[in-house]
Amino acid sequence: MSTPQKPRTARERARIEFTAEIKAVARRQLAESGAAALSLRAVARDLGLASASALYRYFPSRDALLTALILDGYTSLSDAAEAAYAALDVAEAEPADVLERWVGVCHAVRDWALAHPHEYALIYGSPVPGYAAPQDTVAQATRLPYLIGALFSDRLGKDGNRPSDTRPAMPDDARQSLAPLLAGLPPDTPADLVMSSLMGWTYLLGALSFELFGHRREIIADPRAFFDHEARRLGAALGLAT
Amino acid sequence: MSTPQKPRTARERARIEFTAEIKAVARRQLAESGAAALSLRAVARDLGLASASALYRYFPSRDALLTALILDGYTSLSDAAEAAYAALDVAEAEPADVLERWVGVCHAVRDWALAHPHEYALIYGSPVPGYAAPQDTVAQATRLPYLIGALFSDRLGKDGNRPSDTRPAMPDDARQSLAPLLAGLPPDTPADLVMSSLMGWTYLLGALSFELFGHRREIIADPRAFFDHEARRLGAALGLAT
DNA sequence: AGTTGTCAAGAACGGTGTTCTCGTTTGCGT
DNA sequence: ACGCAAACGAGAACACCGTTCTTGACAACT
Repeated sequence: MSTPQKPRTARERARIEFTAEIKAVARRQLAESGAAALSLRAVARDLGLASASALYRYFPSRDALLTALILDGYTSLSDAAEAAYAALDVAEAEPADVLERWVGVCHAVRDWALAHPHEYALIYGSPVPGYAAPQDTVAQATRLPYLIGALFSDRLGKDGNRPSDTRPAMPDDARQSLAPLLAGLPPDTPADLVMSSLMGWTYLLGALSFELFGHRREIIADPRAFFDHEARRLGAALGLAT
Repeated sequence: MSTPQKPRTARERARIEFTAEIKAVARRQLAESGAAALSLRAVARDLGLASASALYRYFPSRDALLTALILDGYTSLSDAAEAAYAALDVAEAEPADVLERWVGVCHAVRDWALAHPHEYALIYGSPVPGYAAPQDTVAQATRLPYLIGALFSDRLGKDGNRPSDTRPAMPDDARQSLAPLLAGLPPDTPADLVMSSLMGWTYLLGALSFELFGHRREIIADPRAFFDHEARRLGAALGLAT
């Protein structure tokens, strides 16, 4: 779908190769100085080009280059999360393992974010322009929340729709607010499960934004230990408890 | 402390007045076009100045102006949250009201964020430079988490340190990671309470960042209804339940 | 082999933050 | 009341930036 056919001509081949090279250099500059400092002229300089205008043959604008980096970032992050999910296969084990699996996925996402802080900021930080999210990015951006949804339904599958313990009942307007999402899911998906997944997703990235953007400095001494505990406690509070 | 003495000379008075005027114009431009588009030259133009260099008499750099806006943003947000907290005084009512108070504060923070989206992005979005958080901002930035901590200890005061229901025990490393924070609190403050407060704070701003930065578009139809329910359910999960 | 399209280069335009210099204005101390 | 020093706004200048357009060279397909 992304490649209509194999690159037959040498020109096409060189083109997609050079496009990847541009992105690689841009990603390196992004990692060093952040998105605000990424300049097409500097990218062209690092590539050995004498002129920045040459880059416009490959990306129609600077924002388009950033969008490509965002897309790659989503892909890279989702790959890491899915790899952790797969590595922690729970098979037929007891439900406590689902909580461990959740914590493991959380740590995988956190590790990726710590390894690529500027890329994380590009994805989950403030949108730079008037926010232009092309349809291409949606598919990659939704992989993580869908993975979390699958994880939560793992737990649910073990002992059925466990009754809501102390959680308040879901009012109609809240249930209807999920309509666009429920329309794309199996018709018997309980709204409570979707709610739990979305809340886990929300908390996970809220915690990472806080840590990466410095809102926990001077407050928390050992960020990893704190994160491990908050992930575990949140998972338990959302119904993944033993 | 911030004002050493009353502005005796007319020059001083004009100076602080003009400084406020600069911030007002900058805040207006920020609200219209976002932080990236805020330019000193445009601010000078709107102020009737013929030269942007005149602004350097009042702010040493563009980042310093942005920092001043960040500080004001923290103050404005904290004021709104504290006003909502005070308006929902629970007096000696039953614990269910504490949950309502929590939901009310959450809505106040959300309303502020929706009314000042670019200011919110400036505060809780990706830090622009290499992140320079002067000590002045810390005092304002911590007002909201402290308020949430007070709210959670309201609940705790009613029926004492309620036993941890299904929440996992707090391991030593997690408890020690809170040391910098516990050092500034009453010595009998339970670590579980601090943990709950921090998690509520984290979730609240995680949810707002998602909503404001567009990560919930095409997923949630009625953001306010969803937010109300998630706030209520999170409060219950964190121990504010009836 | 000739034509067509792709390519890098370079100049140019309007914009930015920042620095420096230059008269002017203002307030304070004498 | 006067003079000096500090603060002020204006303006030019520097080094960048994204983007557009034109020009000339090279490669590929017919």
